[in-house]
Amino acid sequence: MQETYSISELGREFGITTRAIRFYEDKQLLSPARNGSHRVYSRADRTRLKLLLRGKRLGWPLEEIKSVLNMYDAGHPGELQQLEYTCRKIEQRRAQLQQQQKDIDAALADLEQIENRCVQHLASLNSRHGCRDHKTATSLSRNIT
Amino acid sequence: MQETYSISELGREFGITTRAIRFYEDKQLLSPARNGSHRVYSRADRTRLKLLLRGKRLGWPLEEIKSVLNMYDAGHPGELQQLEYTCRKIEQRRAQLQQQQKDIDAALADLEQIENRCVQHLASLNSRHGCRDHKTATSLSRNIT
DNA sequence: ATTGACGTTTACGTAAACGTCAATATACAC
DNA sequence: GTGTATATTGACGTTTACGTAAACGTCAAT
Repeated sequence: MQETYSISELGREFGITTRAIRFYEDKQLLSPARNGSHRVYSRADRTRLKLLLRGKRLGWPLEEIKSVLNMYDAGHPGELQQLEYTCRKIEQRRAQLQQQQKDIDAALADLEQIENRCVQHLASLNSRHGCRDHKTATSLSRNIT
Repeated sequence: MQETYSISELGREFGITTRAIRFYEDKQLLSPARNGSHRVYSRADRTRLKLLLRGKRLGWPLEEIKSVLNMYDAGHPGELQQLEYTCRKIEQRRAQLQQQQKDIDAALADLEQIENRCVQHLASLNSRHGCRDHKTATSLSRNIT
């Protein structure tokens, strides 16, 4: 495993453009070292990017992601007030994540129903292949509220 | 439970503006009935909105949500091709949801670690309250890759 | 008859998150 | 040296998802 990475290496690895990576830096989500003017990314930088993209997959705005990333660095804030603030933020985020879990569970359950309907339809279309008649299972699905 | 709803009722219930609801209609995610020029939302409309907002909490763009909502109506497409298309879409969405599940699990695990660090810090600051000295637990956390 | 709550359409504005050039510099390969 | 690949900054454009304001209709209550 490498010690450092170039911007395009990271772009390739994570399937994003270099423009995006620079954009994240502009928004203070990353701050790679420099070799002259060239950006040099450490493993910690890579990790930050990885976490960032996870946040994105969860649909969080960059500002939110930024505050979460800063939690990861909050090992030494010195300020008691800051620590308590971080704790509160953590609780908020946990609540949000749990809501998302529920949403996903519900969505997966719904998907299963829809898929069943589809498969049934396909089956019924296949069994009498060519016969054009279908007023079959049109009205399942009414259990989604 | 009501049979129909006004736009502001739905806005209030779900904590969104009427502007947003009209916007969704503009984007063809909703199509309420009309009483003259006034919009009248059925229970099915309410359900669509509810599903829509769930999609939003999961971070999906409206276009994606639209295609998912249309899956819910795909009970009678008649076209075999359309059904198979829908099945493929369902598989894609399932994969995406499962990825999100993983992301959430990981995020929750990370949060727990961070919280532990915070709590430890707070504890150590409390035990010797007033004593200004802290080079304690600054370097946990290095297990997140 | 007027006020107020609620609704409508139309139009313009805006913040977020990049994409898309363009112009320029650096490095390595041949 | 001359490409070719990779890098930089800067400026402008684009899409998404609404917000905001204007200007007006409708209905019930005072």
